[in-house]
Amino acid sequence: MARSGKATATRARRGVRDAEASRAAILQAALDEFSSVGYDGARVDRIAAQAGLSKPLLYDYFGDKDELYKAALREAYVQIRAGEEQLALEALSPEDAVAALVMFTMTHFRTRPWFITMLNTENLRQGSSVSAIGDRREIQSKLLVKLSDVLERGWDDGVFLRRAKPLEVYMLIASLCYFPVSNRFTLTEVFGFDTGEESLNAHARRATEAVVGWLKQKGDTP
Amino acid sequence: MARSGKATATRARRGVRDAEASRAAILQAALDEFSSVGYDGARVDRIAAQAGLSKPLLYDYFGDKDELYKAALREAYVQIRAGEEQLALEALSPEDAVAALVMFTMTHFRTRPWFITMLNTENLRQGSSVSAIGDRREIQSKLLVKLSDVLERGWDDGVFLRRAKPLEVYMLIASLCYFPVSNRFTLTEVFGFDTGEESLNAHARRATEAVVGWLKQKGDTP
Amino acid sequence: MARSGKATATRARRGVRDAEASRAAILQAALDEFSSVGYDGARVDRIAAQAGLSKPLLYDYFGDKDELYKAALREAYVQIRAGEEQLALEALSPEDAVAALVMFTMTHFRTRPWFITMLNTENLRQGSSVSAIGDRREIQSKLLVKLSDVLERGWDDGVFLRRAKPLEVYMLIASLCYFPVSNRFTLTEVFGFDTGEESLNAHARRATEAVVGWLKQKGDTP
Amino acid sequence: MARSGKATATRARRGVRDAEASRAAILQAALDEFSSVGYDGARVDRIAAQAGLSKPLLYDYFGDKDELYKAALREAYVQIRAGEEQLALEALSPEDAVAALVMFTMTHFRTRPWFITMLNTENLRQGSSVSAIGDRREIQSKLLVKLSDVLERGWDDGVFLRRAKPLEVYMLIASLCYFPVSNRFTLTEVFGFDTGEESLNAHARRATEAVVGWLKQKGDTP
DNA sequence: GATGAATGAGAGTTCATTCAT
DNA sequence: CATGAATGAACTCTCATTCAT
Repeated sequence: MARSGKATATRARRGVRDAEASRAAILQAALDEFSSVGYDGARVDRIAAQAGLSKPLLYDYFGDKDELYKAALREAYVQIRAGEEQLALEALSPEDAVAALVMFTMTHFRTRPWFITMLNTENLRQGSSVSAIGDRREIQSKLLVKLSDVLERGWDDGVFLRRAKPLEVYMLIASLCYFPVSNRFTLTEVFGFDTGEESLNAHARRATEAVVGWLKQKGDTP
Repeated sequence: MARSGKATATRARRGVRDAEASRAAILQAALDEFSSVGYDGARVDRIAAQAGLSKPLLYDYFGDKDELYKAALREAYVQIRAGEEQLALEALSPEDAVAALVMFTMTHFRTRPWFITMLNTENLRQGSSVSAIGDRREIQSKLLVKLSDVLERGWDDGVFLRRAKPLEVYMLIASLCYFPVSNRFTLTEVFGFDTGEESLNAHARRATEAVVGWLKQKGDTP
Repeated sequence: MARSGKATATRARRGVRDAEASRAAILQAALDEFSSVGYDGARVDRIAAQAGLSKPLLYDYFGDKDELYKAALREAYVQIRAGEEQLALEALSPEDAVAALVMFTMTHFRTRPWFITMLNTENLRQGSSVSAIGDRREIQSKLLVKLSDVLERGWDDGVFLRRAKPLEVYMLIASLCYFPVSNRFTLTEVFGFDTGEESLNAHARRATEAVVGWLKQKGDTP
Repeated sequence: MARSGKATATRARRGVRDAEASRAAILQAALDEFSSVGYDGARVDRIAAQAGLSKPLLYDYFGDKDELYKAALREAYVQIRAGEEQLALEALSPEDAVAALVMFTMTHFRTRPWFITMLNTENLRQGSSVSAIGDRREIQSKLLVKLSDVLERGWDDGVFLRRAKPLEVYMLIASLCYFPVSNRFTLTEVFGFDTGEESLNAHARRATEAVVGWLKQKGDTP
């Protein structure tokens, strides 16, 4: 929804009859729609309208709702991974790098909640579409690579006493940042948990303390 | 289908409790359906068939799909909270109690994934139904109370040096247990993360280490 | 179209909520529609409207357009075969019996042109539906049996000198009666052939002469 | 697809006849399509693709689907009539000539079943398009003229004792050859009638016997 | 208390046709 | 001469909901 203005504006500027632009407009509109209301709640009509194009064109480009959804899911990963490239950790100390990573992840999730809703939607569908994305291993988080380097440096420096695998650490960080964003509505209602920026950042700080503390504990993964 | 036989049999011993049993059968079927395929993916026909009852009856009891969903959502909380009562922490040391709590939460989520899908569904709907549940504060986690006591004991014993609020700690624990269950399909496909019992328990152990470690750190929440 | 009045009237008399009658009304409307405009030209909306019922009910009873078409095709055979039972040949001499059979067939086709359009439609579809009718061998022409008896008597009486197989003779008769009815529009336009009742009956008389004459020729089928 | 290569190649040698060739390619593709699946089953997209040309061009040349169908129908007659010119009967005796005519007609229909499906399609449409073909009397069967001559010779020779009109005889022959080809799918399924070449030729021989026999009968058409 | 019969409104998808180059 | 891009209208089919008993 928030995104629609931009997409429409883009198309208006470019003018019609540009296949590439039309495809992109549909894809963005689809991502908006699927992430807003899930697969079954999504309406092809709305996607077409949002893109400022007709339904037949949409079907021409993407085949059917399912294929469009698959393309939108892939696009969600692509956009998220593109954002992750912005993060630079090399100049930071291992401890600061982990802290930056956690905070970045939280901000990333908080400002792009559509990514989380897409994941939830796809998991409700039992991953049936993600498994059909050909290059799904390439959409892995780029943070894993950066994290790997940070852990290495921390171990070499002697500041991290735990020999942890990057994926294990990433799972801790992602878990901690995912939950309060994914469940922001129910948490607010049931626990009165504040899901505003400040509150989420405070949670992220606690998460950082826990993760960094854990890395400093002596211990190995068997 | 499997359920319908039982439900019909139950109703067969006609008596005072007929209506009660029918209502319960519908509610359980609704919970199954909504948690399996989400709100928009759910089919009233399937729920009625699964309950072994007719659709008009369902509408008689619950009004419409939205109300039925609301009842199912409440039922999800009720059943989860009922399960949480089983956990006894009094006899354990504060450290062991936190460990037990984490493991319990993980197991709870892992063996009742429908609860997580219900939460995801409701958050996709922006919490519109949970906010309409009258007694929503009563469905708060009972673990919060138990946790509160554990933290108190840990502080008093001097084993926990951090004066943390129960909700903060609960958020850490829930976050750590929620993510790998909620995202089990995409994690498997994208990261090759194993979401079997052993792997989830290993993740829970790391979570425990991080949380307990964090509680032992000196620090206060401002 | 011609039939619709009756069907609607029937339903009106019987009143609604009679599953059997509703099914029959839909089936008759479907037969009318498919035979009027072919499979691809047929509209489910029109069938439902013609039957005085809603589309969902139609789908409830018959599944989809294809299944409905299959049922209508079967119904076409059933109705035609029912009409064929009216014909009594036992009291006639073999020669007169053949003449009666030809004239009956011509009249049958002429007054029920929907049967021919259904056959043409099904052959355009390469018989894909008739092959799926379970009891398709039972819908064979009842005339074949009657004809078999007539041929036997003619042979025994020494009036038919040819030992012809019933199916061979039936093929000749059906061929001769089918063509001018099936092609009545193009024949009129291209050859100026009159396809009125008198003209068709005259053609049938010529057909009778040819078939009877053939049966009287000495000859055997190898 | 198979055709497109050739068509494209043809059009490649750019010159005066380009338009002519394109038109012909479309027309042939249309004839293939309409005769395969009927008017309503036909797809303009498929016709254009089959012709190896774009849809706008098709619309440029033929106006709309209806006009294209009309042109294809006319083309069907033209092609069939062209084939009929191959038949030479002058050197044969009247009896042999009739036999040859029957066999030729059967073979013609058997090897060009698209003609029959076009006729069936047009009759389903109640001849609405054939009546709009301007020169529809010119597309009359050329066999009628040949037949007329044969009958004359047979009468003069005293071998045919019946004074039959050419159209009457033609109707008998066409009827007998049309039916088993037109209904080959349903006949196979319902009667187990073999519609292979041998079987059809045997039917044609019986037809010949019947027609020749009829012509030899004394009798006049009133 | 319970249900078989029925439907209005809307879903995804297709198709003949036109626009703009 | 030719076409890639685009669409209004219509199609088959579905779904939450109600009627009549």
